[in-house]
Amino acid sequence: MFTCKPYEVDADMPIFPASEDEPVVLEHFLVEPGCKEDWVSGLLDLDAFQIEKNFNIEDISCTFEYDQIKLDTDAVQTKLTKGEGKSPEFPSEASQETEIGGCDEYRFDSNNADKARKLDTGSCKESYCPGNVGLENECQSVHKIDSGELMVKLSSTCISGLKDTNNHHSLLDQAAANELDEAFKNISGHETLLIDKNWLKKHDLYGLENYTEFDSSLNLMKFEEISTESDGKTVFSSIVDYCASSTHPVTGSLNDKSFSGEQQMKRKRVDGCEFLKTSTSDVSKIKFCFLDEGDRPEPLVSPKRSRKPPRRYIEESLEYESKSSNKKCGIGKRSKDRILHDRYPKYKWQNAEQVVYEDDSFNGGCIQVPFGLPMEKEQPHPKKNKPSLVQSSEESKDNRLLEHSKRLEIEPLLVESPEDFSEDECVARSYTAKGSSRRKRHISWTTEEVVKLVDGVSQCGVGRWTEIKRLLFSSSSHRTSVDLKDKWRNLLRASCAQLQIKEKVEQGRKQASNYVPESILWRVRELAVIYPYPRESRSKVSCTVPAVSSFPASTSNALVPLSTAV
DNA sequence: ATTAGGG
DNA sequence: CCCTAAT
Repeated sequence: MFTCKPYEVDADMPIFPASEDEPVVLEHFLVEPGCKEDWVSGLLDLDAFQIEKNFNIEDISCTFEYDQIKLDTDAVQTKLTKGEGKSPEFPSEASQETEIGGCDEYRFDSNNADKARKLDTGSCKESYCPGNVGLENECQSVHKIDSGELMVKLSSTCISGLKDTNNHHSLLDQAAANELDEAFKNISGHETLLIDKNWLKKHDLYGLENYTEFDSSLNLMKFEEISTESDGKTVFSSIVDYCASSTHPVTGSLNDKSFSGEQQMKRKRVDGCEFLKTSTSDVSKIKFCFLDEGDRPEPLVSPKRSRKPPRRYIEESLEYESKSSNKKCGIGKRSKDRILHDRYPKYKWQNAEQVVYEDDSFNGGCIQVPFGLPMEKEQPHPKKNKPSLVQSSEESKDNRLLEHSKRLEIEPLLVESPEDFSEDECVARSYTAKGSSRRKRHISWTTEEVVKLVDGVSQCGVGRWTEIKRLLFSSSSHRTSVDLKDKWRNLLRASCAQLQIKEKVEQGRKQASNYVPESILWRVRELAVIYPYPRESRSKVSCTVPAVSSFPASTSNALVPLSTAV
């Protein structure tokens, strides 16, 4: 009935008396640790990892990543086969899997970011790769199964979920779940069970043919088949069947080893079967197709285009890498650009109106790029040499989401460079690893700052933000020239809006901190006439012109009177 | 590096 | 504010 997974169990510790239906495990191979790298690099060098378009993904938008892709050792060519895997035959020579360094199979999984990154540079479609597909080095044993036999590998972690009787789509009925529960109790310490075919049938779990594995997610079952192609090459097949109700997307934290770590992985929902074959002949493709009755492998991937990974995400991942590899300094913009191109070569990062895939064979499929990266806890920088703002900005993370107490740990570092913090705005930027967001902490513009900005514009003109910055905001390090530009734009809008609402009751005069006095807005409008802001000036400021003339001219600075300007 | 502009 | 493109 139930059997421990062979390589995890002492050979002489059968949990249940062996029965005739017990699966026959012909052989397995243990893994040598070193083999993975060779295999990976070889694969990558060959630029061979291609996932072609016929995935059977019903809802790729949010729910699944491919749980596992099992490849044979060379993983050289995966061939799209259809249906034949249903009744695989295992000739005696089938046992001649060649393995590199003893590895028979690898699991592409979400766990290994480094490998995923390597894969990114290849022809693997980026939407599948960033942080979502990796190579897991836990090579599993190879189970050879007589065609008539059935193995089920069931992870103990899923039993509790499996017996969720509230869900009528539950994979297992109560009795089955209880039996499994019992079985796991009996083999405490072992992770998996082998379950024979009769048991499955008894519990209406047909459809699980050959080598079947219940994965961490209780709703996801994995079928494993090993067959041999006509040319004698050994082929590993993987079929993943999504057995759960569509109303129960598999989400939430996955607690098996494959998905450990901070990354919250989602899984691709596979409707029907996904079939992956690999052969040892030559590396070229990985294809998926239906195994079930569906005749044609339709385009399985939803046409949604993958989103370009936000640059910030990539940069942060880069920083994460560099920190992990004990590289201290931040990455310069240039190198970042280069890496961006290296990593996502199919994106035209510049000089393109919109993102274009260079490879149009790719039809879609998308992932949600996780916005936050698992960051290591960042120790406060040792204050060996007085930290400059640049360094801190470069290496620290935003702190906006951080509790105030923690923020205080970082900010003092920023106050120390005297020239930059002559004013009160010493809290310009503070980052934290935890937030992993680089967003600047919002600092409201004070009226004084606005006045300074308006003065600057009146002196230097619109668009000369660096000059204004240098002249008037040199002491406030947190106001960059871009900030000035943004603020000016906002002032323009405010002035326009103000004009339109002006007649209306000055209700609730929003005493918000960022309230800009009306006089200033008038000046803004005047300046907008003098220095029309590109594009916006026409649509928004032009309407203000009549009103400006009626407003008393500001006397606080050398403002060109509107009459002369017009 | 700056600036404009969209989000 | 952020991000990107354009210059």
